[in-house]
Amino acid sequence: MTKLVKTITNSPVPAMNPRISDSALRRLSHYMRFLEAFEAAGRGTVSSEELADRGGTTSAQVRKDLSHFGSFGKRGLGYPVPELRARLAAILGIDRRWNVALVGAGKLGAALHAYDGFRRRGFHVVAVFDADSRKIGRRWGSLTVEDVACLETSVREKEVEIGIVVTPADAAQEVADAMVEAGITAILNFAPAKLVLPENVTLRDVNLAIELEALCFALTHDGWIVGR
Amino acid sequence: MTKLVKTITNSPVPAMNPRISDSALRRLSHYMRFLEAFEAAGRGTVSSEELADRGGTTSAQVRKDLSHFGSFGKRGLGYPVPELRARLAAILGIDRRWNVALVGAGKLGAALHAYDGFRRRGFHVVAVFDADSRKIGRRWGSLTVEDVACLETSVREKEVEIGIVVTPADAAQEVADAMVEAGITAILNFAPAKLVLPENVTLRDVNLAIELEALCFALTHDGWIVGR
DNA sequence: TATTGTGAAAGGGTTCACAGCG
DNA sequence: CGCTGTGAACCCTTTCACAATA
Repeated sequence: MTKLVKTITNSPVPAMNPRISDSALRRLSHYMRFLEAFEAAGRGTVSSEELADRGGTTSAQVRKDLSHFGSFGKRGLGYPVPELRARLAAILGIDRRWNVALVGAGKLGAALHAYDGFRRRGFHVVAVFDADSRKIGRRWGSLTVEDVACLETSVREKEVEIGIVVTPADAAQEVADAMVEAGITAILNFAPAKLVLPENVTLRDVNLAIELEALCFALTHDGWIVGR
Repeated sequence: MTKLVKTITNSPVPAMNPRISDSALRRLSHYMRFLEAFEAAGRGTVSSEELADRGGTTSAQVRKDLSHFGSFGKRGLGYPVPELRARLAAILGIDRRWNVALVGAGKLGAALHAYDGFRRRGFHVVAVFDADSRKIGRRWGSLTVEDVACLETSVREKEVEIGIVVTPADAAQEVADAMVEAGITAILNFAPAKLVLPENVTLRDVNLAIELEALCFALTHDGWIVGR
């Protein structure tokens, strides 16, 4: 989950470079946000320096990151804000709607479902599943909590492309397997479990305990500082 | 938030090595979990190979990671499970209780508050704050939602060391400032905002939109595969 | 013999510095 | 002149390979 290696060449983005690091990808998301702010502020142009200042990187880093996908700036001038924002949106793949399914109708699932930031970025939760018969049938806004046993049918019907696992750790693997079976190839996993998935499925983990433990490490080792 | 650089040498852990990468730190958390499983299974000893298999790394990586903090194994035998688990817990700083404050009594805050995995690892949510007068005074289990204006007093009184920001983006910076004012030096931020904090404060961000965008990138660039 | 601990080599991400161009 | 785009240098992380040793 650290690098991306090019294998075929039919993607919508020209992609001169075959690789991009996970950290570069994260930075692109940040630039995206900064560009939205600049655009809202009516700025027509930004320099790599300005983009860098906002995100705690360097201008060289910004230029390198962008250069993986083409050259969008004008020398002596900087980058045209609306154009670059649009190009970045296309590169990240957020210039369209994505259907998302949540599995696990617990508190965390509810929080994600209610989170407005998702919808605003084109992520639509179109299905919620659970294994608990007391939760199945409940209304979640315009959705009804479905039986996880119906996952495959429903996911195919609703054209879900992204799955979010918000179950307890012990259910996570079988839920992920069902997602894969239903044709989902991108999974965001909040369960503290190491999922084993086919090569063609992209997985990202969000592990809250690990983040807290990293904070503890820093607190415990007071003589160590967290470097940039 | 990528490296740790040693500056003083009075930490409880000997720490022969002055640096450890963020990725190594994450792996240590994973080893911790595997060791707990091995211990529960009654295993007296594990090899770096076995630890690596579970976590998708290599045995050399495991040995290197551990070697930053000392040498815990026996050549030809492997690592003693209970001892290594205890040592790792001490290294990560999770061999004690940590008091945590949540700011933002919304759905995500509620989910984190209810999350059992935290308490099980020694993280105790001892205070919840919000700015919304309709939420202030509500009972959350044994806690009462407090006015964020009282944050400093309450945080000092309850000896909170870790703060979790679960507010909307526009409130995040001032909440973080208040936390720092109250003496908190470790912050976990869920708000999609770039926080600016003093050097001595450790910050970690969990940005759900960025994780989803990375999935989109992978889905959009179908010819690219996510490498290890 | 099996497996650790670790220098040395390899790999790859970041920074530097400057040529190229508006 | 100002700022981008980029090859080269640098630096850090991972991998390799083997000496050390229970």
